[in-house]
Amino acid sequence: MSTKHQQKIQLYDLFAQIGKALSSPGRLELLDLLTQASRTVEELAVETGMSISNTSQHLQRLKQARLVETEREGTFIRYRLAAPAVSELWHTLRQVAEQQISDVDQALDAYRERRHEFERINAQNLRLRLQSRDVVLLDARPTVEYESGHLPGALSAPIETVEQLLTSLPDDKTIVAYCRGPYCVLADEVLALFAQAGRQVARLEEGVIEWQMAGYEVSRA
Amino acid sequence: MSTKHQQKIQLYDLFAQIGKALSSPGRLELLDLLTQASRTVEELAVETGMSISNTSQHLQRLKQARLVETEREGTFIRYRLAAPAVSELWHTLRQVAEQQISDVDQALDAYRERRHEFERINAQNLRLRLQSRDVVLLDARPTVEYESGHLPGALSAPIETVEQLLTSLPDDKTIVAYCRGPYCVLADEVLALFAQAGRQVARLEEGVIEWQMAGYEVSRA
DNA sequence: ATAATATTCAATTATTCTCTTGAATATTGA
DNA sequence: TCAATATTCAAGAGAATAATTGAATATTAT
Repeated sequence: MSTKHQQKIQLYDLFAQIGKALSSPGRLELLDLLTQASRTVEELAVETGMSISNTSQHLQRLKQARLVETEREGTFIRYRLAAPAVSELWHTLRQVAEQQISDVDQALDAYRERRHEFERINAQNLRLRLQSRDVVLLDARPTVEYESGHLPGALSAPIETVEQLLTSLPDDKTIVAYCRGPYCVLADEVLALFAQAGRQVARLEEGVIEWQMAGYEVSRA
Repeated sequence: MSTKHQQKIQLYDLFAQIGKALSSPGRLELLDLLTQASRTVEELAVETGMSISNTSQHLQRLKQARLVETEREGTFIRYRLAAPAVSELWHTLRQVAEQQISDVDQALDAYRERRHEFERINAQNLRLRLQSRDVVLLDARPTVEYESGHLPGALSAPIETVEQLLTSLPDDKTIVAYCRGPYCVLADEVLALFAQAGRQVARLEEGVIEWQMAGYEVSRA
């Protein structure tokens, strides 16, 4: 009978492996980046500000939990999410945090200081206005992420390219920007520049993953 | 600029709080029990085999992460899930584990030795056969869990009551049993007794939570 | 008030985790 | 083959965690 209990613990232990993988802020940041696009260890280290060695160790932890997988690419090793279910899990975890922990809302206000500054537009509304060519949709994420999948009709517009876009985009249309989702500042930063130039702007809070999970299509480069 | 990075880490740290709460097998077992029904500290300690003190500490950890909440009931304190989203999170985590970690399947075979012994019936099929009064549906969980919510038409049938049910239930109908879900042995144990008595049996792998998440209704005592 | 009891708190130990540093490994390109 | 480079491994210090034990707290019933 004790063995039955042991087996039960073994089962819960396996589930806890996934939990452990999700229990460090560093690893979650890595997971979040990988949700947007696959990357090498060095790229991830640079983007997160962690040391290479530390990044590698966290990635191996994620790999051990089968949340990510690797592929060799010359002298580089590229990490990617092991399955779409993983980004769903990450999304569900964030939803629970947002719903249950009120500090999340405050932390988000601190991090995204322009969070309440811009008009919001929802996915459904955006689709309508895209069809009537009423808006210009911008993807504020780094180019690699845009290339790995973006909303249909979106232009790649990382912050470095905005100066140029200010002159090339029609000034009679509303500029709508999105990035990695509600916990990402990139779109806010892009919109701030357009707003400063007197353009009509709006933010889509959803990212590509949320868009996809809602059943809409995604374009690839 | 460093402060911006700090704020980002703070945000991820909050998400990691949830991950940490999900990172211990003991806590997951508690969470799983609470998914079925609210309970007092002592009840949870008895069911998990953990010491009262240890149980209390784990519960407080879950409470801190806002996954559970408490209510005083005389000298007892009753713990319950803080929101339905929590059981969805737990369900999603298990799904990822099952999908990604092959050891889960093996551990499950070891824990549920009769897993492949009984015919399976899915939720859709069950609904049809219930309507035509073709089957008897049994809830193999402890009474408290049955009372806290069960499938419409199910009879409460924890293992202690099976001997009596063997004589009182019609022997021309298939006995279908379910319990907490695919990671629970209770239904197997009940079905084994009915099968031994020569009855036609089948198992529904889904538990009340899965049934509910599929959009079906749930009865309360 | 006081005794009884459910739960939590505090202190302790053994274990696990995180991050750093520096060396080891494996692939590419000369 | 050899140097260059991306990544991993190994070891160690400091922090966090889990389980145990016994005391403290808070509510109920006498």
